[in-house]
Amino acid sequence: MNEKYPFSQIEPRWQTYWNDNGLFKTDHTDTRNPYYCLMMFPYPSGALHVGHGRNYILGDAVARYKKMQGFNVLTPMGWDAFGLPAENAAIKTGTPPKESTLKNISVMKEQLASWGVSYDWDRELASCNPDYYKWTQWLFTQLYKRKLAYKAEAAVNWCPDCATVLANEQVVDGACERCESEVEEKFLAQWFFKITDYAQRLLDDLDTLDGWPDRVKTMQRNWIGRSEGTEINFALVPRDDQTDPIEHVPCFTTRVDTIYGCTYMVVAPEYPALKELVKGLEQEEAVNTYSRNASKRTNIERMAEGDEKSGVFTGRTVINPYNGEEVPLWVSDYVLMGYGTGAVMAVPAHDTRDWAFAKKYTLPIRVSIDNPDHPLDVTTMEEAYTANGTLIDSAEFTGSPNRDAIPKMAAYATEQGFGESTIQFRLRDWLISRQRYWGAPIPMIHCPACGTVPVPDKDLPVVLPENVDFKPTGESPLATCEAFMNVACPECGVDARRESDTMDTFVDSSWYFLRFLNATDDTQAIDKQACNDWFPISQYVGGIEHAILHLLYSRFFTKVIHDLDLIDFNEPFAQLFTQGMICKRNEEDGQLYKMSKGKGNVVNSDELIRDYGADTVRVYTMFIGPPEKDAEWNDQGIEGASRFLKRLWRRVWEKHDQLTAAANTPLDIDSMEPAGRDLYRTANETIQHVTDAMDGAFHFNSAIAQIMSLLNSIDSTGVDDNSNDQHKASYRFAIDTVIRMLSPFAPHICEELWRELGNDDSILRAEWPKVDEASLARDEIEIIIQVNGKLRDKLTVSASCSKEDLETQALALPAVQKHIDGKTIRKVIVVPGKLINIAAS
RNA sequence: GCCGGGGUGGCGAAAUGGCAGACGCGCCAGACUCAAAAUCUGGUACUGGUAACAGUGUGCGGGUUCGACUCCCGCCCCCGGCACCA
Repeated sequence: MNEKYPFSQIEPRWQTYWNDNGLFKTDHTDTRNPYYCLMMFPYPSGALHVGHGRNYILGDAVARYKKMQGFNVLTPMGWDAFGLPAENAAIKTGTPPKESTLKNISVMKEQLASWGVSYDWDRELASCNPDYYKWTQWLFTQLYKRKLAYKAEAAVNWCPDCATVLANEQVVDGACERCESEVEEKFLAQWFFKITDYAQRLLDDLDTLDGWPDRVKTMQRNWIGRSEGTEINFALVPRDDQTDPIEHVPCFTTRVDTIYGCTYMVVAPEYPALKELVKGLEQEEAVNTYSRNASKRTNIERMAEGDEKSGVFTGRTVINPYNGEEVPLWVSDYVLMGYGTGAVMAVPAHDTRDWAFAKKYTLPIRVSIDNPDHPLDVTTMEEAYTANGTLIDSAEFTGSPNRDAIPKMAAYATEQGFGESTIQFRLRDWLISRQRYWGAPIPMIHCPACGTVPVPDKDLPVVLPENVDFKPTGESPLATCEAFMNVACPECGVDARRESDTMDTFVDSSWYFLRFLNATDDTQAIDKQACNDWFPISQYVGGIEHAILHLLYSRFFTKVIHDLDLIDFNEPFAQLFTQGMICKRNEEDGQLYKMSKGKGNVVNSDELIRDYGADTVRVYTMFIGPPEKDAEWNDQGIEGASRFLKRLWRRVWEKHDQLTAAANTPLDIDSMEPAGRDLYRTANETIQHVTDAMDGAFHFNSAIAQIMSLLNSIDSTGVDDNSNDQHKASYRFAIDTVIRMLSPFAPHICEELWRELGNDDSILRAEWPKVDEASLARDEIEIIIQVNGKLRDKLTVSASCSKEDLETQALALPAVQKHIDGKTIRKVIVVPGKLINIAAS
C-alpha cells in the first residue's frame, strides 16, 4: 500500500473487476426483493461532461446503496439513438448517422465505465437497432388497430430549420425546443397518437404517484389542462336565403352563471364556417381580411400585443338560449380555434378580456353577478367583476349564489336541449410524424385499392434503408428512395407505396424501460411476467426537462400497453427523482448557464478524472448541493473532495497496523475507555444520520457531510500502538463505517481499502451498517439551559439526574441568575435529556 | 392572472417546534520547509468589548408558543410551469 493515493491505478483495476465478475448482472427471475433503478437513457451525442454526470452518479449511488441493503438491484442502460443531431452531423461531415451513432455509443460506454458507473450491459439496447425498432413499429400497428394512431390533416407546428413538424410538447414559447427557430403553422396530413383519449386517466393517476415531485405533477396537470364547464348552443339567426352551413354556434364556458350578462359572441378567425356565414354580406371583405391577417401573425406577435384586442363585427347575430335575446357575432383573435369550440360567449361585466374588448368597441356591458359587499354599477365600474356573488337580472336564477347556479343552469340547458355540462382539455393529440431520415419508419402502406394498411407482423421490421439522400427539403427523405417506397399491398397485392415519414424519437423512448427485461427476445416486444415482477420502476432518475415530454408520453404508452393486455400495471415509474442541472458561470457575461457544448461552458470529465480520479469527481458532484436543485460548478470545490479522499487513504495507510490488529476483536462497550466509546457512539450516530439522509429525499450532500464529519472525529480521537484492544476495535469500527457508507459515492477507493483491511469479497456485497442502539446510551448528557428561549448556559449532568434536581441546578447557575434577576419565574419547561427553558418576566 | 418551488455567513449549504450556520470552499494566523507545494493546528455571521460577555441576526410585517429558519395570517422578491384556455 502506498502513502500517496494512487487513484489512476486502482480505478481501472476495480472497474475491470466489477465487470469481469458480473457484480451488476441481475437474474430477473429471482424476484426476491427486486429493486429496479433506472437512469434516463442518453442520446449518444459523443462526449459526456460533468453536467451529465449527476444523473448517472446519482443513479449509481442509489443502485450500490440498495445492493448493500440486500435488494436484488436491476440497473440496465441503453441508448436513445435515433434523432436529429446525428443526421445534421451527417449532412455536414458525410459520415452516415448509423456509423457516427455507433461510434458515439462506444465512446460514451467507456466514459461511463471510467466514472465507475456500473450497469448490467447484457441488457443493453439502442433504439436505432432493427431488433428494437421492430417492436416500436409493432406497437405502432397495435395502436393503429385500436384506433389510437390515425392520419389526419391538421394545423401543425413546422420548424423551418429542422425541416419537420413538431409535437405541441416540443414547441416552447412559439419556438422549436431543439433549435429555437420560430415555429410556423402549416396545414398537413400527419400521423397522430390519440393521447387525448387518455387525458382523464393521465390526470387522475397523477394522484397515485406519491413518489413523484410535486412540481412535475403540477406541470403535467397544467399541460393536460382540464376544465369543467358547460357547452351552450347559440342559435344562429338565419339569413333570408337559408344558405348557412350551420344552424348553431356552440360555445364552451366555465361561467354559465354569467350568461344573462352575455352581450355578444366571438368566434376565432380560423372558425371553419366563418367564410360561409359572411358570404355576400357588406362585412364579408372586412371579416375575410381580418381572418387572413390574424392567421399570418405568429403566436409571438399575438402575445406581444398583450391586452390590446382587435376584431370585427360579422354582420350576423345569434340567440342566447336562456333569455332569447339576440346578440351580435364578432370575430377576434383573442378566441383560439384550438380550445373549446372556437366560439366564446362574451360577458364583459364578468370577464377581463371581454371587458377590454367591449370597452374598445363600445359594446354593451350588463351586470348579472352582484358583489355582495358593494353592489356593482355599470356606469362606475372600472374593470370586470370576476369574483363570486349573487345572480341578478337572471330570470328564475336571480338570487342564487353564483357557484350554486352553475350546476342548476347546466341542468336547465340539458332539460331544454340546448346544452350540457362538458369537460375540456388543453392536451392535444400527439403528432408523431417526422419528415426526417434518422428514425423508425412508420410501418404503414398506402394502397390505391385498400387504402392505408398496416405492415403485417411477419414483415416487421420495416428496415430503414441506408443509401438515402437525407438532406432536409421538407419532404420525407425516404420518399426519394424508390427501393424503399415500392411495396406490394399486403392485403390485395397490387403495387402500393410505403409511408415515408419516420416516428418522433419520443416514441422510441416511451417504452424502452419495458424492454430491458427481454432486450434480446425476438419473439415478443414485452415479457409480461418479468415486467409484472419488476414494475413499476423503483427509482427513475433523470432531468427536469423531461417533466412533460418523455414522462407524459411514457405514462401514456404504459396505459396503452396495459390496455393491450401486455402488462398488468398502469404507471411505469413509482419513484421519480429529477436532478437539477449543473451550471457554470460564463466568464464574459457573468451569467449562469446549463453546462452544454453550445454554451461552451463544459467541464471535461476525462481531464478531471485524469487529474483527480473518478471517485473525487463523484464525491464532489454529490456534495455540491441538494441533488434536486441546480448547482453551480466550482473548480475550487473539487479540491475539498480530493482532500477528503486523500486524508481517508492516508489514515488507513498510517494506522494500518492498529486497524489490522483489531480485525477480529469483538466490540464490548463496557470495557471501552471513554474516548473509544465516544468514537463508537459517534460512528453509530453517523450511521443513523447517513441512513436517514440516503433514504427518502436523497440528501446525498448531507450524507457525505456526515461521513466527512465522522472522519474528523476519527482523526481527533486517534489510535496508536499503546491503545488498548477495545480502543483499536472502536477505531477500526469507525473506519469500517466510513468505508462502507462512502462506497456508493466513491466505490473504487472504498473497494481498495476494504480489501486492504482484510476483506475477501467485494464491498458491493458488504452490508450497509446498522446502528448498535446500545452504543447510543450516555452516562452524562449535556443539557441546554435557556432563559426565555435564549441560550444562557450548558449543564453536564448524569443521565439519571431527576427533573427536579436538574431544575434546581439550572436555576442556581450564575448565567441564569443574571438573567432572571428581579423577574418572576412564570414557568420552567424541562425537555428530558435535552434542555430547560425558564420563562421569566 | 393561476399553479409549484425557493429566499439562512464572503460562497455552496445544514438544521423530527428545542444550542442557527453542521460539512465543504474561500480567507486569516501559526507549525513543518532554505523556499514553495502538500500536510497539520487554530480562527472565521454581524455590532460593541483586549477579554469574559452583551446585543443583533434565517426576505418584510404580524400571530401562535415556555421556545419559531421550521407552524398560522398578510406582504415583497427570485426561479420554474401554464396562460387572451373562455
